[in-house]
Amino acid sequence: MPANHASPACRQGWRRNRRACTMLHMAEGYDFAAIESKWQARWERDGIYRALDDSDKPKYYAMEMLPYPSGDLHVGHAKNYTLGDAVARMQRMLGYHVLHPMGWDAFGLPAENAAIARGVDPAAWTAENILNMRRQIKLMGTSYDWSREIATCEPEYYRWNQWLFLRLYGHGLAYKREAPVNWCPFDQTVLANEQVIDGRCWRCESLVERRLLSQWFLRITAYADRLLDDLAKLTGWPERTRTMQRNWIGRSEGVQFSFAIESLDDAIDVFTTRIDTLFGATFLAVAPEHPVVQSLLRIVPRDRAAEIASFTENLKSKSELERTSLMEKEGVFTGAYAINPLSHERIPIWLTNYVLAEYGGGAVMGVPAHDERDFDFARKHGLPIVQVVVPREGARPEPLERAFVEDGRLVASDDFSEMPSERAREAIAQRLAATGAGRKSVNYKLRDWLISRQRYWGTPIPIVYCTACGEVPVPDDQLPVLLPLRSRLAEFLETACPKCGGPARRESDTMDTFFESSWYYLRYLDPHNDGAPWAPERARRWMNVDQYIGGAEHTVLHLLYSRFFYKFFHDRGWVSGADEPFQHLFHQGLVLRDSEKMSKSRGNVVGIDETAERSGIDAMRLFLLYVTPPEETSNWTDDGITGRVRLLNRMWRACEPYFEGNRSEPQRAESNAADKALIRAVHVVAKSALDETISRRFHYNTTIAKLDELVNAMTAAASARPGSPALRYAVEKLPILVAPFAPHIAEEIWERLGHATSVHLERYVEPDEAALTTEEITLVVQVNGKVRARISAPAGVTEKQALELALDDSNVRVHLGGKEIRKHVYVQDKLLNLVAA
RNA sequence: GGGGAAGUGGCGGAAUGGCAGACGCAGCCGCCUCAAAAGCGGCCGAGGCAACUCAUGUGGGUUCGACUCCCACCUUCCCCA
Repeated sequence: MPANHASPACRQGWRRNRRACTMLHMAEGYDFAAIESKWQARWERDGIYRALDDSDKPKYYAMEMLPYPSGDLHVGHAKNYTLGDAVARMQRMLGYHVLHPMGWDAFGLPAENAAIARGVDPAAWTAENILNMRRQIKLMGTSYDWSREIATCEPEYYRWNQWLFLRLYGHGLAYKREAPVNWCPFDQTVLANEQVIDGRCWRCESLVERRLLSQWFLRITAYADRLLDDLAKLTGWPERTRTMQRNWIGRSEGVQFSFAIESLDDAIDVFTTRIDTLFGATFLAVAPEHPVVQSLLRIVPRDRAAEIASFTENLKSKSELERTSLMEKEGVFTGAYAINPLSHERIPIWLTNYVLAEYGGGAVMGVPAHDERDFDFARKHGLPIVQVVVPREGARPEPLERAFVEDGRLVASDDFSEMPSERAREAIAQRLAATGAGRKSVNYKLRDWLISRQRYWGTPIPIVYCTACGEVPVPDDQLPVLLPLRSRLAEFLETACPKCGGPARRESDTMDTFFESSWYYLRYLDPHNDGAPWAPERARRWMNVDQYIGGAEHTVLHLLYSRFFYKFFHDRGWVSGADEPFQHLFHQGLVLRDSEKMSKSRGNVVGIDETAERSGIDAMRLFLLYVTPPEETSNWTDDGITGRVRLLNRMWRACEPYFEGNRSEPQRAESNAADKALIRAVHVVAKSALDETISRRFHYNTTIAKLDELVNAMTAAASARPGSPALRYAVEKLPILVAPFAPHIAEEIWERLGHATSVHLERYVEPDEAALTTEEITLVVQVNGKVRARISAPAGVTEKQALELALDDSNVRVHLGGKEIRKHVYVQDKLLNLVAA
């Protein structure tokens, strides 16, 4: 009997939630609410997902990006965690000892802003959110090892942030300098370059301003080449992610050389990838922030000086985006001239808005004929355009409509004329090197990572400023530098110098939260270690992360920073093996509703709690895996999940007659074609699940479609051939097959079939090739590429037999119409194409 | 402007050179029921009485055979400038 009104579980459910109970009776299946909470409690009690550090089995480290504790989970999070959980459970059932941890990216601006808005402490607000979200993640039936949980805002964690910062500092990889930086006026803090998207703050989308501030940087550029080169090793990463990182690092090879300044004992360094166009330089474009401007001001006429000052002042707060893309190319002539090191021509020095102080040394040679931006600028300001490269086969230089930016053949370039661009680049570089004016050089778009944040809710940077000793790192034995209550900030900042004991001031900036997320995957390995961030032998045991799953929005932020950190750790010998943290990376797609991103302001958020109540967690998990391939954007629909609820109910009903105490069914031993097909359906599911896991394609949507077919076949068998051994077999295997995807119902069925241990500790069903093969195949017969017959034939039918069968078919004969068969193509056990004319 | 991904029934999708539309949602019909729900069974791209024909964004190409590979274009999304 299916569950009915009288069942105690349901009476309880009715009291608890009228709506859930209504759904339950509509389904007339099983009491998902009771089963789901029962097993979640049982798994926690038994600790079956605990990862042991000394298991003999091969390890598998499965990890999803840790969430920011914003307060509530929605089904978008659920898609990420369901996929990761399915993978972790699959690997566990394939014989690996799985580490599957979870934690909280708990520092950061939203907590601080929310706390200010509510008048509470960020720590309290965050703790409350974590409490709720941990409950929700557990509610999703996930198989995390909670004994390894971390929260980055706890002193036990951020202490090691500080420790790692000091190691970076000790190796010259953390330093403070004054620089023009991205300032978000809304969040009142600076941002790293990677956190500025289209000139806007990545969090609040305010237009970013530029300010000159003294800030802490991490020297990620020291690792630029390795970060670039090792992308080639990351064959388990999506190609687009690797390409994006490659572009972000932006390595370019060229020449660094200098222009002497006329009547001044100074020079201006420039970098160019197109040294072959040197003879076409008609001006020198300098960023107004360039230090040389101060020298120039000494020799330029007074009226120019005023113009220069106002131009510079005007640009001061303009963002990079405005300067390079939005604004017209503006400039002001300084009145000074530079000397081309090879042609010895005088060219005017201009200050421009489109040259950035932070890139390529803050000055570029202006070659209007061969650079689009220089071309625009020269046109606007009436500067000469001199063509020095012509298309290889083309004839003479002509007035240009636009810049000719391709390689070609040099003209008007002294003794370099007639050389092709590639050769000219070599030759000119050599000449410059010989004269001491320049050398070959490599330039990167990647800049050092700015980690200072002028915000409260973050890891204090462990540096003290002493009036006598200057910048002093806090010694290890004084860590952690505890984040004070906000009301105690003033006293916190006043301290004694660790070196001389004199009066000193603490650094007031906190760290970018990407600092802590760059190494958290190592803390999971050893979360309670209070002598080191992690023990190297733990890293040896568990690293690298075998499968990392998370959103694509972190392609150049978190994922690049983590690679940098990991290489640093590797160089210290703190981790062993490959010097990349994440061997395989998968980006899951978004979950939309009504084709829009879910957000509180739109009021279209589908929450975990309401979904669990309405349809059950197993149904939600199945739906999220089934609705789209995981990398695609999926659309949440309330209708769609009903199909999964039905599937679960059908599963339950198909197994119910076999539950202990229900076994009165006559066992009718009989093997027919339908039974064979049923056994085959079991192995089709197993093969699909296995293939999708091993290939890391994770298209479990197709696996679940095959599960539908299996359950349909079981339902049919239950009415047509109750008690058949094939059905009995399918019932035994079904809970194992669905365990990674719908873990609760799998466990409940498993238990009711009489098993005392968890289904999640079983081995997955091994696909049986013999069961998968069919004795009879359908041979598709085509005439000139069009299907004219489908003929049943024994598997393994020979080409000759197939041809005979086809020619025997009346419809095939009609379409041949007596024409001569010129050739035929046979695909074993599948298809025969007859080509006739 | 450059680069990348995608485009298949009313909808989500399946098929990676070999039967287009698996599986599901929605819809329609039937059984069960006093009735409804649930469940079970069936139908479900278009045209045609049918044999068949057309059909995977558009137009070409390669191939015995193309949703799949190549070229051009259109549209959408993403990244970079």
